[in-house]
Amino acid sequence: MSPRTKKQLDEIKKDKHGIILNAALIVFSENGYHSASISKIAKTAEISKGLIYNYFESKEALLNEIILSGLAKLTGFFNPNNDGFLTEDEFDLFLNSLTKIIKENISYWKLYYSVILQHSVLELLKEKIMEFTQGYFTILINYFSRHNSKNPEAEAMLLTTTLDGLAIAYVNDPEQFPIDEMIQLVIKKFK
Amino acid sequence: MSPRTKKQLDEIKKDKHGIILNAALIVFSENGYHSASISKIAKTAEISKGLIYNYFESKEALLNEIILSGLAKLTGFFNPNNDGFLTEDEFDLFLNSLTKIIKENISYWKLYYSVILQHSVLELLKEKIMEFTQGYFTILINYFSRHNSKNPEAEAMLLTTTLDGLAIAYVNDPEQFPIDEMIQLVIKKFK
Amino acid sequence: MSPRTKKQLDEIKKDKHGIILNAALIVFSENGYHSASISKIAKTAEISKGLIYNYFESKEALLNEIILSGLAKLTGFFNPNNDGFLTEDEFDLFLNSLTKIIKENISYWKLYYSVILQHSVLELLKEKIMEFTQGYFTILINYFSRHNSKNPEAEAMLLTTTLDGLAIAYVNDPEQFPIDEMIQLVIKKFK
Amino acid sequence: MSPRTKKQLDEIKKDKHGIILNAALIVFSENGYHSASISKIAKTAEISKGLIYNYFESKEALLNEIILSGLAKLTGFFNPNNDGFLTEDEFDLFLNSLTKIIKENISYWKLYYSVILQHSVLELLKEKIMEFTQGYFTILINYFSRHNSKNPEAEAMLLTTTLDGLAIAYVNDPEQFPIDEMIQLVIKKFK
DNA sequence: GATGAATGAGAATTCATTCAT
DNA sequence: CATGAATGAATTCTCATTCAT
Repeated sequence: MSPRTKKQLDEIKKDKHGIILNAALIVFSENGYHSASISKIAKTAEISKGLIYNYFESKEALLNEIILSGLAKLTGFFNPNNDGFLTEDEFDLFLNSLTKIIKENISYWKLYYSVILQHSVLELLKEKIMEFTQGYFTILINYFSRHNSKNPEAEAMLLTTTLDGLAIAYVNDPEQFPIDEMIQLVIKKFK
Repeated sequence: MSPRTKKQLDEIKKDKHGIILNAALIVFSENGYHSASISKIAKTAEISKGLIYNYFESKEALLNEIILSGLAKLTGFFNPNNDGFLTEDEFDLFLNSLTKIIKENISYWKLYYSVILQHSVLELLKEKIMEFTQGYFTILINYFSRHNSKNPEAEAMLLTTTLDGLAIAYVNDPEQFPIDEMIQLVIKKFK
Repeated sequence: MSPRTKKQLDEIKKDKHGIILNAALIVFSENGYHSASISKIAKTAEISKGLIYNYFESKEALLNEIILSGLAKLTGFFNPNNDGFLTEDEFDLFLNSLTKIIKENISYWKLYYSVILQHSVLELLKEKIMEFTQGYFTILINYFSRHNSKNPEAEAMLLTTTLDGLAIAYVNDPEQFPIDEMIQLVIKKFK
Repeated sequence: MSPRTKKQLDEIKKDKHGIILNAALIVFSENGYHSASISKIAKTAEISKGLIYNYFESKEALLNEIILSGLAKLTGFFNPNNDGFLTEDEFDLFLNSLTKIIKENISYWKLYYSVILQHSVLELLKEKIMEFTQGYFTILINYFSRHNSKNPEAEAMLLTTTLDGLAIAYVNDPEQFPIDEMIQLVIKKFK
């Protein structure tokens, strides 16, 4: 999810695995998981249907890998020096980075949020997502326990769900929703 | 021997209509719209597949009626005397009622949020939802314009997305998510 | 198929059997046998679906009875005094009567011709139709054997198929097709 | 190991396309369009149901292609040098060729006539058929205007419907109906 | 690795027919 | 006699997945 150099992009392009992943992300996010067909993904990736099954076990495995590899890219970001310590400036930076991350990967987050609202599939996926969420949740609790006497867990949790709410509203209508203004308001309310 | 009276038939119809609607809500919310099959709904309702089509034109019509009749129930609630005026006490009451409404209809709101995150289908449905959303958005703007000098629209928008975020978190894990505590925090932050 | 008096029509109207038959003829001829549903027939007849099954064993039985009762009405017409003797004037009258019969029962003949081109159903029906056809075929052979030395059977057969061809063209586009002019030409060619 | 060449694939496609078309013609003509199921066609073609949809968009598209490709084969025949000029010998040839064409494609013509007697479907198809029919109608009018002073249009129209009548009688009972003898009689009557 | 023809399970929907009332 | 709710088999069509090449 972090910005990629041109060279990295070229490598991904050459790599069939990455090509398929990108095509699938686009098709999934445009059509929704169930309406997205393997055929459409293959056409988007400009390869054959069969080849997808050389790289991925199933349509569901493809979805899982998209979601998880997206999260994996974030992991480093939220816990850079593994100390989980946020200054006030870093808190602002943290929130603003979030916006940037979402803006640069609208397709991904569109898919992400539509997926977490589906029961049936995805028990495994949910666990992994939980795991990841813990990481940045911890950072937030730590921050609030230093700034906000009463109930840091609750504060962190509210911030998390608020950001989810914002992200959902934004990916649903990126042209209209004033995500930056909203984030500034959040910063004011949670500082 | 003699055919059933019109009254008897009307009752049968009303009952079955409700039974199908309930079954569909459960199956839709557990599986998501696309994975929920008419077969599964029929089995849940303990009727035949064909009967569903005596009561609803199509799978999509069934979804529409579920979503819209759910919203219709809310309409009266958010605009009781049609003035859209909220006192501070009413603001608290408003938020707490929201929780109650969500708690009592977890399946419905699970479905509702999974639907608004789907692009493919449902243009008509989205319009109707927008219409409804406007109603309570107006009330909030009105409230904030009396309490919060700076930017009532932004404030109302943030509250709306925050509540959506909370609702989504809650319906995804009703056992764990401390919705009441969260709402209290929201009240504090937005008053 | 012969014109009915007003009283006869009223009797038919009162008679459910006849009502159903009429409704079915209309719906069959407008939609074709397979696309015509029992529901539509019931609606057209302004009765319930179930009642149709009090009078007819099945949809197919209904079709059979329509076709056969239509033919039965013709039987008397073509063999009034059972002698099968046609003068030249009667020959003209015969052909002109045919036109009249078709014009007055477009729906019936539309259905009739669409039915005889379907293999699957209707073995029984075909036999009955054959039987009927024989009747007026005989009359024609008799006529031609008195007027046309060479091959009366062939002449009669050609006239029959020619008339079928005309009838089909007419029922397919009654507004445009100049059936009367055509019949006059036929009279000229076969006299 | 290596994928099939484009040429191989094209051959497979062409073959299967033809196999499906043949099977569909048989099943359609035996059962009528509505009673002919995709399942039956697949079974006749000895392939899976799904494959039919790799080659044809829908059941209706399949019917259209059968009918239209059949007509296309005729186009060249009736308008060889595009002048629409028929000598008397050519007129005889024309009629005799017609018989041959029908005899060699009984299934096709059975289907053709059952289709033009159906209202429901097929508006597009009917238009195309009209277009084609015009072509040979023009040739006939031209012929009769040179041979028959009175009313060439009527003459051409009667010949057309007569031939339709003959064709229908023949395809309904190819074993019994003396099509050749009939055609000779037609030639005599229309020359 | 790569292709895409082929499969078959399953989806939504229709509709003739039954039957309790 | 009459009703229409209810059934379930059959239909068209889709699509993830397989596999010969």
